[in-house]
Amino acid sequence: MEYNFRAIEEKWHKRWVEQQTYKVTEDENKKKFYVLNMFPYPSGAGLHVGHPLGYIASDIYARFKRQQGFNVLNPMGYDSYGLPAEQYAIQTGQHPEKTTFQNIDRYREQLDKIGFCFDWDREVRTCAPGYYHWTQWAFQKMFNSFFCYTCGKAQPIETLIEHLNENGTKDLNVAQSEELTFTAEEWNAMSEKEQSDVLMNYRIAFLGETMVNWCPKLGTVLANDEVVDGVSVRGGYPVEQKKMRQWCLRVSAYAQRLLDGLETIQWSESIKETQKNWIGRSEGTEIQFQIAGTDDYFTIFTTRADTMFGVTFMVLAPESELVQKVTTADQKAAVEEYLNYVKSRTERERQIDHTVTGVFSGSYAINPFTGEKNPIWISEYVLAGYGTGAIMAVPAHDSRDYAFAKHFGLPIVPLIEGADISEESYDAKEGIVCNSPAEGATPYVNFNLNGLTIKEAIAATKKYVKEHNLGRVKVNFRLRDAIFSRQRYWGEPFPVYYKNDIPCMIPEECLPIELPQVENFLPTETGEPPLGNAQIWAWDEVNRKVVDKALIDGKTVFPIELYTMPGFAGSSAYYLRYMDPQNDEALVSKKADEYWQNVDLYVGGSEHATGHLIYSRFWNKFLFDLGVSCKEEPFQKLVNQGMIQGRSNFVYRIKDTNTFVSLGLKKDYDTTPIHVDVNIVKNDVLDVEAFKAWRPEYNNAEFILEDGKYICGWAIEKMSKSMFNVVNPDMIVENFGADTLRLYEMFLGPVEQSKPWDTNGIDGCHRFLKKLWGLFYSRTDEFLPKEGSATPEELKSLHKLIKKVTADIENFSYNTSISAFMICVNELQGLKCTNKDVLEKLIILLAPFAPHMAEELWEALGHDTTVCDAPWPAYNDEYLKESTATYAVGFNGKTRFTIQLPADCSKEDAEKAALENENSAKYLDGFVVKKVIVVPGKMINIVIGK
RNA sequence: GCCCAGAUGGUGGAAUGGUAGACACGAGGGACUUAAAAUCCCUUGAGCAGUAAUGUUCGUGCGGGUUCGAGUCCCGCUCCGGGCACCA
Repeated sequence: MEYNFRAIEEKWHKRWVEQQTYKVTEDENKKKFYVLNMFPYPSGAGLHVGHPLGYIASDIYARFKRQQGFNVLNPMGYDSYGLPAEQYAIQTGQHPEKTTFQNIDRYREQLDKIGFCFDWDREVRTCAPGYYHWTQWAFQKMFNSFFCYTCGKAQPIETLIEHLNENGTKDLNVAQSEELTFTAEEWNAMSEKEQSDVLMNYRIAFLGETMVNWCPKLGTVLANDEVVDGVSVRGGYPVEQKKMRQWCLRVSAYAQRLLDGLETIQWSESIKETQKNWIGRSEGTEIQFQIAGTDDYFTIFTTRADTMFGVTFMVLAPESELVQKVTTADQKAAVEEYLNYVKSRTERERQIDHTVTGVFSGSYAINPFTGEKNPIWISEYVLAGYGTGAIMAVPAHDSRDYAFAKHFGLPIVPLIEGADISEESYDAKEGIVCNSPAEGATPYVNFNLNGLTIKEAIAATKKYVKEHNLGRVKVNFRLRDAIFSRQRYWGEPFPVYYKNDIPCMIPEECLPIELPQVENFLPTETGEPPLGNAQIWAWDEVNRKVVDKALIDGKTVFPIELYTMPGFAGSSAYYLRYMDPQNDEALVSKKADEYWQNVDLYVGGSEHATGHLIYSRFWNKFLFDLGVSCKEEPFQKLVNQGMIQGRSNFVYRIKDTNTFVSLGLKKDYDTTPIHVDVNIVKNDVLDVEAFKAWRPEYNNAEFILEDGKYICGWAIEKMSKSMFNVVNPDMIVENFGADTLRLYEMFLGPVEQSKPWDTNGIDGCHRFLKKLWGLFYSRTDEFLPKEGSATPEELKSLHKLIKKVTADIENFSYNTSISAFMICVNELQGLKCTNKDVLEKLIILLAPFAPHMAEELWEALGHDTTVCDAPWPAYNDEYLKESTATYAVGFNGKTRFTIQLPADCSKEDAEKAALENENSAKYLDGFVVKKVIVVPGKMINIVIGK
């Protein structure tokens, strides 16, 4: 009987739905295992073969765990709010709601063909009100919380208010936008509006007036991870810096916990490293400098406190508030001119062009260690947004300060023994400190660092600074707060209304507030949010509902926030929602959360390292502080599947003709390579007729062939429509079946590695399945498996496979387990194995990889249960024991011949057998044996010498 | 500039410090067939010697080192990919 994959796969898809094979419920008697894929944006292009890679890998793991007896949660859903979905709608001129639902249907159809064990009853969509209810809810919780550094976690805002009522900002150790100082009396005297503004300084979700990434083309602000090299990740449009009032999340408050948490999770080194870089912890010292001739001080941040004696000038960021203060009358014109120059430069220019520029302010700062007066300069190389926006410049040991000093002819004082600073600065943190001033040389202190290592000198200086009240030890982070509002339509509305300009939360029990329908949802270049077009968009406080904005009276009816939330809002806690997706009382019930805990295995792309994977860790830590999530880290183990690249094919047109020359002959002609659709090329041989039919202009194309074939060139490129190298999984399923697709995607190479898709190799996997089928059905439809006892060879082959596959799945080495399957099936075929027990075990092992075929054959073996619940077999080492072992016999490390010895041969016997073997004689002739090394079962190396 | 990961046949890729190239594709040869498809068998890292069996040398980006023995460990480079980046 032929392997009819179409009939088999159709049959089992239906059966799985009917029998709810993949439905999962909390079961206290079973250990849980939570497998999760990053849910997709349903974009318009549909899935290509790269998308299912991670889903297949995790599906295999999920099925494997289920067969091992775990209660496995493996859900799927759609990240359907946000920029990508909306951009697609705009491009196709349709309403995003319509395109989103269409795209979801298309995705579902494609996913269903591949045979995943998703529990679709748990599907979530971020754009569904029942879902974003909890996104809005979490936002309100963040609004009503602040972060307390003393207890290291989020606290209700009431606790802070109490503190302010009693103590003002005294002894306040909390995360804040800027350091405010006021007394309890001052606080209590503030108006409601003033208090609201002050509290914004502390809330975890807050309105902040900050520099944001504004993208006019997309008509919205963007978070830092959504901007790369000054352009938007989505669409590649220019981004400018603009001061705007936006909702922000105080992610920076969690910087240390986000960093510490990395040590507790099993993620790849490279992702952890990326997150560490992004968080950018830097431990240093803040030191106060007095502005000469005044009583004013300003603070700088340095990681090199040891270089206090090498400071020769100070630099302020042009945006620093100090600039006005330190600019003297005679420098005013020059400073103004410089500030105008800085303003004229775009963010992108500043990033690329590092020419030294700057201006002297006219003022001096007093070095608190030496009493020296150092000129204060203004330069754009100092960033306003990091540290204090002011630095002490040590040109000898910082390359930027060095370049600046050289350019403006400022002095350079070296502080490290033997450091050559004639050509460049010595930036390394290695060496012995010298050149501390002699005792009594400064009017201030006797403080000498000479002879210390840099590390010791930093510690000594910190200690000194602390003891003498010159500043404080400070940890800075590069991680910025996340801009949380977007001037777009397709996103979660904020559950916020404005009462006399004070933002108020819509009562929790009135959530969700649903996205209103609007005619015109297009973004605007000026930033007016599309929700401004919604007529029914005002909050009636009395009747507690959304009403027509014509009713706004400023007393009981108020305008609702027009911004929407960004894409990452919905994707930050979706893993919790899968645990309890229909709950309308809570994001997740205590019971469900305590059962499923957190995600054991998370599979997805590494491109989310500084976006989703930071935000969701932050979000979950917040929910953990609230007691909603019982685990601090959401994703225990993370596997990043590699990107599937495209393999493009080319034809070579001879210039100015319609004649195409085959790859091997093209060197004789002047040709232009042209991308050709990979679907009309097989094994790099062009289907000439299909090519002619492909495009009208190739209708009468002519070809110069080699060996009667047209051979195409190829290249590895990104998989994209414009390169004509997109391979669609539906097509593979249609031609080879889902099981073949699943096997081949895994066989391509290690899951975590990026690799090109090349349909050419797929025959091998398809052949393997046909061969395996052939172990069950003869060509004459006879069902082959028979009762009886298995031969030792059959058992050995099988148990070798069990051992290999069990280990490989745990390591995600699916490619080598499939190789092992191929070897085993070849061996069993060679042994003409018909033993039912052996074949049945083989099917159980196959089930995670090729579930359709496994179910079909499992049923044929007489089972009326699903193979998904067939217990994973254990291997028996007894069967794997060899009676003889092949020893490679080498002399001085080079293998010369092999001998067969009993498997349990002792080292001594092996050594004797090797030395006495007739082949050894010619190598031993004239030499003496110095040493013999025996690796049991493998190798005997005889070291000889004169 | 700093940090991370990687480099193995024509291709994708295997190798707890122990016979490098498993497995698969492609290619070449053969069987079956009127033919094709499908299926099956053999060869396939490079070089040299030999009619042949076979023997032998060289081979895991480059240069050193440790070791009886290195793709694997150590030191120094080159190249490719990724992250951070006037972050003081």
